[in-house]
Amino acid sequence: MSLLFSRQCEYALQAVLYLAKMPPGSMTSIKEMAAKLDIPYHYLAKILQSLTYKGLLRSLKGRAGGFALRLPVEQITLLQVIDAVDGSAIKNTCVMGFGECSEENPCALHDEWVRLRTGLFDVLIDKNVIQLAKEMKKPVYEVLT
Amino acid sequence: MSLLFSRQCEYALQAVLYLAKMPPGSMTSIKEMAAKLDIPYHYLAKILQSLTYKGLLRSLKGRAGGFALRLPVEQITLLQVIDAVDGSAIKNTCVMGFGECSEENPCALHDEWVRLRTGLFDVLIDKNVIQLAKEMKKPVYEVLT
DNA sequence: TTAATTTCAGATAAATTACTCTTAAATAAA
DNA sequence: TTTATTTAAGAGTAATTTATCTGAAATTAA
Repeated sequence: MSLLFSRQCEYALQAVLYLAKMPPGSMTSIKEMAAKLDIPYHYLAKILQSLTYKGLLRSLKGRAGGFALRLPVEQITLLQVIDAVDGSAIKNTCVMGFGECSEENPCALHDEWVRLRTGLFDVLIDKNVIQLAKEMKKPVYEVLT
Repeated sequence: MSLLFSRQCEYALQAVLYLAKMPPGSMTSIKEMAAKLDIPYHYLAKILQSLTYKGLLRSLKGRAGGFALRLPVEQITLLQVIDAVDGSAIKNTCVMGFGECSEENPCALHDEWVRLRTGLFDVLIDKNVIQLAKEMKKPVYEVLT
């Protein structure tokens, strides 16, 4: 089961952080990312296409083609990615599944969930992708020379 | 999209809290819960059957039959319900979807996610269902006279 | 110009999750 | 004992999500 984010969104987050670590101006291919991140090739292709369509990435066909972040890394947050893929559900969906859930009409976990979610969002918004990518110690993200 | 918990788990949580507010000893029918909580009847039936099989509820067939919590409300936590329905995925799954994710090999959101998850678990474990049910102001949970 | 590489686009397939239907079995009331 | 009500169980259907396949279009290098 995917958790908090859809599978598609998880892949998108991984890919965007991967691109964030690449030298600015360079293009990275689906092939490379699919291999490094262990994501099904064609599925990743769809996701990257969609992110391109939504303005987060730019793409180039042909020999030296691939994908890159549309904007400088300082201007991209993971929340933008989540928004683009999963929409705003995470921002206002009741964690217990009730249709309506608010301060006036809270579920048993409402207050706690709002508190925790807000903390997560602070990170998703305040830290740009390059900061996050740097904190991550995953070998697959090591920059190639 | 469901969020954090599967749909099935959300329904289970709603139903268990509903039962927690019922007078001890009384049985509540699927019919009543499905109507009050707006959950598909047969689907809820399956979920309650499963919770019964797993020892969280007891059931009684026939005229005055229905479901009730197997143990006193003081001894039931929502984490037990989550465990029974969604398993332990939430306890150790990486929020970014990486296969391996730990202190030594963390994803970009690892620390933040651990913090959030721990905070949530504190509530899910420390507060028993009757406390949670009482804090919840949802009209559907008002005890009938 | 030709060939190789890469994204683009659309259709399709597989897997998972959510939901429905039907019949049987148990229980209690009439 | 009969009938109404309720859970039990299994099969079946629908919807959604995830993943695959194929061929076209663009770009670059030879």
